[in-house]
Amino acid sequence: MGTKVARVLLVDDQTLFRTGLSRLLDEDPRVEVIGQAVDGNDAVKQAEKLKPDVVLMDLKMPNLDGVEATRQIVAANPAARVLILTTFETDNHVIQALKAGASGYVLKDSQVDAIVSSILAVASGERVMASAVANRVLEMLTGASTPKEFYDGLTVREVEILRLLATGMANKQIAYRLTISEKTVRNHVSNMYEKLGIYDRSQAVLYAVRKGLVEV
Amino acid sequence: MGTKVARVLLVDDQTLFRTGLSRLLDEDPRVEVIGQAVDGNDAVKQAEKLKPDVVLMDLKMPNLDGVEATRQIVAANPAARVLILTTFETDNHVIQALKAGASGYVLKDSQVDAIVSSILAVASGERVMASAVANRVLEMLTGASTPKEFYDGLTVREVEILRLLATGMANKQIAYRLTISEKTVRNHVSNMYEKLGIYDRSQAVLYAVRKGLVEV
DNA sequence: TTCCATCCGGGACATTTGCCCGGAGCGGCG
DNA sequence: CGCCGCTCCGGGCAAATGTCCCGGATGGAA
Repeated sequence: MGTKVARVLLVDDQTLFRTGLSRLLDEDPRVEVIGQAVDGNDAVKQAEKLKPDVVLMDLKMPNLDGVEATRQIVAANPAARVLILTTFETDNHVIQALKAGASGYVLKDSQVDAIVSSILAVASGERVMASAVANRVLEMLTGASTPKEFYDGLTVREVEILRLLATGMANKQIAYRLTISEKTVRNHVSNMYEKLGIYDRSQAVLYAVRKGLVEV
Repeated sequence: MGTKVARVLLVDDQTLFRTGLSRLLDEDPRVEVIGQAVDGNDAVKQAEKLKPDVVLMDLKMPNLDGVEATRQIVAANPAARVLILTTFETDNHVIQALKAGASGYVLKDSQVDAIVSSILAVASGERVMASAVANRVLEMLTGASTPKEFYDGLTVREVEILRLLATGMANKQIAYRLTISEKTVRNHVSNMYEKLGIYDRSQAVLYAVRKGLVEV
């Protein structure tokens, strides 16, 4: 990096936030915003073209969300550094983004100085993250990389079914979609209820919405 | 207002967003940010002290939210102009804020120019709001206080039942709560499905969530 | 007053959902 | 190797849900 500044690609779907942050970052001599993207697809394309030192990325975006965009950017260029911008540090997506290859995360509710130093740290190959998530990541690593406990112990298949259920599909439709028996679907659904401590699909829909499993 | 600039109090709990927007606004000669507040309580206090021309206020904030802050600010000084900053224009809180005395709203996902002109419009006593909410407000006013047509022709009773249904309650529970027969509840539910063009309660839950009938 | 929408319920019925079993195949892991 | 968890499937059953009828009560609008 030397005396050069960190070249940053800024990704956020909110124009106002994006523009404002861009201005703030540009005021710092150590950072240069070389591009902006409005969603995940845009981010992947621009990262390909601009080769930024750091991609500063929001998680919640239309079309392609931050997690998947991170995955694609890192896949295309393993040397790419992605820094997640998030509102809540307890957000589950943060961990998914880190697993997808992000180098760290910063809270939206923080000083510009903190953002800048995080960008510089990430650009130089470090990882940055605050306490709450760091602890969970630590747990996960020590906990033998259990991918579960993300959704209260739900299986991959169960989450998949829950996602369909929560878009308003009937068991029969879900069965058809997954090319399995309706009976199997019902058993899976029953098992999820047990794990989630709920009784019917209305509550399942609410759970899914709250967890951000489905778009509302 | 004349040649003077609009004096703005900026209220948002996210430091980054607030600071960035403040910078952007200050770059426009017609606007001057004279203060910032981090939550509703802070906003009420500062509005009292600074007497801004316009309070630019986020809705979702800790301690005291934007709706209640708006109410208190307007109560303390009926000449105060409050402009709501919101992410989704279908947000139910927007209408509540307007009822609480806000002069309009602008979407966070918009150009700075739009924000500035909205601020100026509000400062000069106008009201600004985008299509979706404006239509609903218009309906409310022209509809001679008809509370219907808000939810695709649902009856008051039907909305009441939908609200309960969408919190995960069974028909029997709803019946008990409203002290009516479960059979009646089922009939009401069937009628709503017909009006909404849906088939089961999962979709009813989603509808309610989307309409902001229930908190998620 | 008549008309109409709304709310309330019942009968009767088909379908869906949810639950509790049992069992099979499979892949990982000690 | 055996054990375990995940996925798959089925039977059988009870309950909930949804639909299509019907009629009565009420209160407001024409």
